[in-house]
Amino acid sequence: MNNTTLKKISEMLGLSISTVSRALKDHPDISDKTKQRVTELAQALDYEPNANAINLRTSKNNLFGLIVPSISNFFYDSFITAIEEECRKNNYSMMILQSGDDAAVEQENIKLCRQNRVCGLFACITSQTVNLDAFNKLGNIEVPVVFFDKVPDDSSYNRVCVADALSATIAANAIIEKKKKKVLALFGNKNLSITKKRLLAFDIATDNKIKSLVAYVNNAEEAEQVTSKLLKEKPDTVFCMSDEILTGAMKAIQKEGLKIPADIAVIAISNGFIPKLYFPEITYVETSGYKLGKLAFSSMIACVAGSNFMQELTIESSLVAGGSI
Amino acid sequence: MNNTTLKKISEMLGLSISTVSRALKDHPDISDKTKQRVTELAQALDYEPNANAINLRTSKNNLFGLIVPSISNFFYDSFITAIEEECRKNNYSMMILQSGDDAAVEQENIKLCRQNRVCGLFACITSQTVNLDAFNKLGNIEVPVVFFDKVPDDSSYNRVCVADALSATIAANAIIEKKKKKVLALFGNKNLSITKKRLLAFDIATDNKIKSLVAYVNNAEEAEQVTSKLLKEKPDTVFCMSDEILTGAMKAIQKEGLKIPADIAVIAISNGFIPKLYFPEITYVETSGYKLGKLAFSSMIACVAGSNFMQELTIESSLVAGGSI
DNA sequence: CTGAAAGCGCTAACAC
DNA sequence: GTGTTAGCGCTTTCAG
Repeated sequence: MNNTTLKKISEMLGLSISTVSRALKDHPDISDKTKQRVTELAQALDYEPNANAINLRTSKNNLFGLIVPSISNFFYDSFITAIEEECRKNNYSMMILQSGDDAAVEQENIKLCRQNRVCGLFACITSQTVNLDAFNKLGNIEVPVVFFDKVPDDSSYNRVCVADALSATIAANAIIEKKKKKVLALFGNKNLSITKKRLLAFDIATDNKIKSLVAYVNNAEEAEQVTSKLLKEKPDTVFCMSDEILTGAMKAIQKEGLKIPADIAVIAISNGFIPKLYFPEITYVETSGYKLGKLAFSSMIACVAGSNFMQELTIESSLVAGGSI
Repeated sequence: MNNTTLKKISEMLGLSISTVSRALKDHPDISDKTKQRVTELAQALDYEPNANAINLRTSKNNLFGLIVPSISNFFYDSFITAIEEECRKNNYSMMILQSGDDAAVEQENIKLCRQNRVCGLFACITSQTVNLDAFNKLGNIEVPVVFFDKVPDDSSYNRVCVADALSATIAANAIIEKKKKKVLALFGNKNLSITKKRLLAFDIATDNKIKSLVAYVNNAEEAEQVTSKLLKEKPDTVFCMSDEILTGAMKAIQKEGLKIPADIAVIAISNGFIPKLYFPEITYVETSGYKLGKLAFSSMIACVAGSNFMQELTIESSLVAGGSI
């Protein structure tokens, strides 16, 4: 680890450190001859500025933290991709951390972000997160936090979400339009605000029009088990609140040997990848992680620029027709 | 951004900075009373050490860089997860960067790693990467580079890979064992070394024992089309070299309404996620990104500890039985 | 045009 | 036990 430093260059050239620093920045004060000498040697010695020193000195590091339950997820994948594109464009770096949906790890991650003095944090909270103190503390030192997807209920936070209620309503209406009578509706963890919102909207839209069997599941396996069991009640449609749930439900349906859409219709809220894996493709209400990422970034930039205005932003969803309903 | 510093704490307590620093580290020299006063105030002021300052001062930052074409990939996903677990366990941080399979972005990423003074780099090169200078420069300043999955041909680098030939052989043998007679074998782009290795091994293992229809496809869509077409030739088995190909083939099979394994058997080389989406689950030869990650990490740790011994490491593959053959 | 000097926050000898 | 001091590598006044 013998990195080239400004000092080294300055000594070799008989210049002061500050002159070298300026030359490398193409500062107007410095003569062209000096600039050339400096840049040439820097090149030769393969100089790269020490980011730690710069960050320390300038006390800004253009680093965002990003905490997500898992990067192995189609939705978060595309969210991260969007953020990353914007970061590169705007000269920011990003520290990606996974919570594993574990509140303790989430705390660790927040600490890491603080220690690295991130200038902003994108956070998708775990399903058990109840204490938001650690996030609040970031706010206290003027580090903006933009929550996405799984967000706190409290409206005193910046939040960007997919249109939870709307997407559930769209799905419900699609089911109603097809004159379905009995839907098995699979939702995620009932503590999550995302679940509550989707459920409420779904209930309102289907009320008095469709009989619905509602079930809460925590993962794909539970979705499969529950679906297997409730298929016995002969629903004519299965609605899945998320991709993960969809994968579980589909397995149960395949196991039962049911034909889609003849024997049973399927509709989901999804990012789009999973529904296209099957034949016929599953009809879904699109909630784009990519679009959400772009939205989150612009919200973050506004915060960094000084906006103290807390808001909840939402991306629109729309129905993507497959052949499953 | 008004972070608490040692200086601030020391001033409030009428102590020197170094005493505060020691107290916070539970240094034996410091009296219990002082320690208590310091830790209490630090707690109250929500002190978090500035990682930049520490890194600068100690010139070690326990940071690894990780460059991957895309994190939206089952294989790399699990690779990253493995590295992340080990990092957390061993008190390292990680900077995840995506090259988008673009050599220019790869160069940018390497530069970023250098500026942040990573103490090691995990790299999966792009398919166009031909100039390895930037990687070599890291080696020059004693920053170890561990290549994974897509690695340079040159044996003077540290490399960890999946066992391409072996996994194809295992799949072929599984097909032979089931007394299959005619296999539709789907491979990826024929220019990729991974394709060549798998094809060669598959050919050798099936030679004279099974009739095989070999097809090369570049993506899931092509896999679907080709499968649809070649299903007419009545193969009794479909072999897929990768997850992406498997998704295409499965769509064609579902479209045709074929029962697995009664009408047709399916076997793939995979990381495991996609095969478990179907019922029955697809039998696959596992090439685990997770295991590869663990291997890469241990290789990295050896390098960091001072090993100069370059080597190519390979993870074993094994058959994971589903119900598809 | 160039240099000297201070300081970002922290650690680690070296004193007393 | 505690304080003083000297940097880590860099930016940025302020002088000349």
